Amino acid sequence: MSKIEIPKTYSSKDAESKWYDIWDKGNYFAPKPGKAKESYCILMPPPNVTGKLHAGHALDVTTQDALIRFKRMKGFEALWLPGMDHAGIATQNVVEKLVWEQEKKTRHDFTREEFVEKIWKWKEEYGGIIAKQQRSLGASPDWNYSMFTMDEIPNRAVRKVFTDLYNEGLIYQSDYIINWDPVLQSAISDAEVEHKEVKGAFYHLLYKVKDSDVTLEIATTRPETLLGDTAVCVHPEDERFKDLIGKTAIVPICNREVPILADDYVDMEKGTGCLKVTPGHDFNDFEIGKRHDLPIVNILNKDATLNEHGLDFEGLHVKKARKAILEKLEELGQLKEVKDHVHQVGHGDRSKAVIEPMVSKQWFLNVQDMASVAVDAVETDKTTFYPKSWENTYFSWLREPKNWCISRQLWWGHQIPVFYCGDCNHQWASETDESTCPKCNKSNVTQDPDVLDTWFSSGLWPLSTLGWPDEKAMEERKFSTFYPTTTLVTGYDIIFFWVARMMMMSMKFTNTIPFKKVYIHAIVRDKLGRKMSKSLNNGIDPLEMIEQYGADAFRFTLAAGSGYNRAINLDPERIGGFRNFINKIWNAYRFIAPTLELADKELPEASKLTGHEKWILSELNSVSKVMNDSIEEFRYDDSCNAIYAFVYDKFCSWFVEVSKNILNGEDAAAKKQRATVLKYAFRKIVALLHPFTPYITEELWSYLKDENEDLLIIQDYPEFSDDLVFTKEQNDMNKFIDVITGIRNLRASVNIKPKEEVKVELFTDDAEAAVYFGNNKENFLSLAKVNSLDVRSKSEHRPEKSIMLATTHTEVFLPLEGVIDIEEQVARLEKQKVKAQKEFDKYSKKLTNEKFMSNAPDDVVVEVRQNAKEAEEKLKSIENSLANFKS
RNA sequence: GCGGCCGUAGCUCAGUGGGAGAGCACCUGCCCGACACGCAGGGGGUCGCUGGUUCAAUCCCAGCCGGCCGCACCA
Repeated sequence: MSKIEIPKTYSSKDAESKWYDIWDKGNYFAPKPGKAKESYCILMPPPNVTGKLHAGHALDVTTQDALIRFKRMKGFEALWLPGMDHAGIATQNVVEKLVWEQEKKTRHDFTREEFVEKIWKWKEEYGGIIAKQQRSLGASPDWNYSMFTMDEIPNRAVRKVFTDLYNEGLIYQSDYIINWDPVLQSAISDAEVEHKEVKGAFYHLLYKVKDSDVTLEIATTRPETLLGDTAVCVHPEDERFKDLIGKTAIVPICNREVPILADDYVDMEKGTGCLKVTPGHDFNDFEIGKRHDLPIVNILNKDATLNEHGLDFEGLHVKKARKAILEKLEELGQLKEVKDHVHQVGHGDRSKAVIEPMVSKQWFLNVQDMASVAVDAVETDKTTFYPKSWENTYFSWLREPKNWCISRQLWWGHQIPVFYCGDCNHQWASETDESTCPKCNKSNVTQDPDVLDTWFSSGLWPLSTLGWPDEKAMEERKFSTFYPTTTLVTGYDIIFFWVARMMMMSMKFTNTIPFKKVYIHAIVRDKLGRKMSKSLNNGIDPLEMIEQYGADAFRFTLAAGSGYNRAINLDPERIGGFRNFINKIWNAYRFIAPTLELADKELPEASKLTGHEKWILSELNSVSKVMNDSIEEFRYDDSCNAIYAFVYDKFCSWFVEVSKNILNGEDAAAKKQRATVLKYAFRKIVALLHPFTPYITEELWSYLKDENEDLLIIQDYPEFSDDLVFTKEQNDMNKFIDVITGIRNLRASVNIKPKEEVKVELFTDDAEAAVYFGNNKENFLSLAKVNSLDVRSKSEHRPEKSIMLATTHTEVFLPLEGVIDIEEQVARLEKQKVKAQKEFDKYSKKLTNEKFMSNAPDDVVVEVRQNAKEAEEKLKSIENSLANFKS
């Protein structure tokens, strides 16, 4: 294509579909050993197989992809390992709903095998849409490594781990009080319970005491549970009830006779100081029950309706039963009063149902020792969190761990590999399916029907994705190269669920940390800082954003908002802003495109470079350093700001502008050299940006590269070089920019038309700057429309009838032909003077402060002296000019 | 209740023991042969409040006020 004819605005769509295919089919995402001679591995947090790409995923993809592209370019053997989670509850729900809609059947209308088969079918057909959506963002994981948590290898890992832990006695079965989700009809773990504020009431009930006229007043928020009461409890030192300890209370309605106990747990200040004890449906009561050996009465069915212990209320849902029981108590005169009360009630994080604590036989994993090992790994910095403060969250969970309830009453997931013999009652765990009892040799063998918590297999992810425990698979997937993995990138909401568990499991089974660094990125919120939710309808659809602004702009927006912060408030307008930036790059290319043919492959030696060329190369060198350092520390906000500022302020606004005269000029050698530097710098810019904006950079690279060069995705990432530091040229340029900006400022202040040319006189005692200005007359004309420039020493006379602006090194005078509004100019200068005076006072005050002079470090004193001198220069310039005006 | 975080320009947020910053928004003037998804210029902040440490505090410490998050529990 002819490069001159490229359109004014960049079309993201064409580039996106083109380059993704080329990368993917060309196997560019596969890890290859490179010059860094090191591996680098990021485990992608496996999205749910039911998932659809949302803004949070987009951030996940952006932060990880930027990192892996960076490391790939740095020459690491870089693997980003993708996968998918079977998401037990979520997936089973989706299919159950679908089957109900289509066939009006529930899962119980099928055998377990039939229903699980349906889920697999759904998974093959509709599951994993998200993996396709990740591609539209430019994600570059090695898809050949993709793993599903219910694939063969993870299955084996789960079974091996379970069996080993079972045999070690760390996995045990117990009747214990658990969180029962009546909608899922399954136990869930503590981590899956969300406490929400609910308006309820304190109900004050009256319990009779046997063989006595005394009644006990007991406050409760859950009156219906009285049907499961097996004791009443008071504090041992509570004078009010001391006499009653050891007597018998009568539970209303069911008239159960229960002991009145003393236990330290009771708080005399709370409620009435008297507690009803329901070990079957309350966590604390369960503990009291254990201490006092109380019987447990379970009053609920799996769906949270009352069972036979509900007596007349059997079959009623707890909510209705509460009302009915209160009516009955009222009738019996045993409801004394009702007080409004706001309290926290547990809800299932998936089903949103009210959780009913219930005693049930479940499988638990004893995590006490594993947790302390996991704490140690982070305390000793074997694994480090970025930002470090998240380690507190990690510790807070692991320092007081509760044993993990790992069984779920579902069908979709890893079935618990425990087998029972119906004949001899033997129970054992096995890595393989069993049909014969090893003890009695009979084949009346059944497997435990429950499945494991989804996080059990997720916890093994660092191991199983690299082939563990299958030796052949470990070799194929290069376990020894990539384990331990390098960096885990995820959100703070799953530090407990996932990060901690991977750490525990990996340490347990390999005695090695699973990852060296954990980068915790922010949570994406809407522009007002609210969570994105269906009810607020404030969700931002990544696919829409990509459609509207392009994947690069969307990625750059997310990256620019990612550092050590905990939230990104995403405003589509911001994406629009960065879309403009992408377009700016496109147009910078359009500017240099016609000069590419002139450019040499190599930069000329430094002695031949012009001041402006040295300046831009020096600035480019600095920004390369910032990019390398900031990406390494996950400060993508710094990276994006640095490259944005460089491209806009340095490259486009100044270097391109000062290059126009040369490129349009007659000096062929200068032209060629400038074309070479432009091309060199632009190739670096494109490479520096590639981790964040892969599409446009790959597109532009295709125009910039030599025929024998490969795609940008595997080019070297620009590094800092000592040979490209040009301090003098940077100083010169900064002074030049000061003066040009000063002239533009003066022009604007007296409304000189943009095209009108002016005469300017500069007064400076800075000899270097004077020479530099003198050599740049052409640029003064093109950048500030100065057709006549005189550079003089400050000892010379200033022009009459002119306006003036002072920098720290140079006085800029703009003589005016017409009438000047003297008062206006005096006012303008007075204002400047106040500022300059303030500045000068600040420094001189320090220099006359003895304590400062004796205590401050030398370099600070030197700096303050320099600042004072400059401020004084500037102040003097302004004062002189003012004196002129006034005279 | 325990633990943590935050309070800097209209908005969203960086930042450092020694010169208050960016983006967006706003105001003014410009379609200047890369770009109006643009160019040039500009205004705007008691760095939450009060003390302390220090030669020096937006930054460190304490207290307070305001906002957020996590955990535990509330009979």
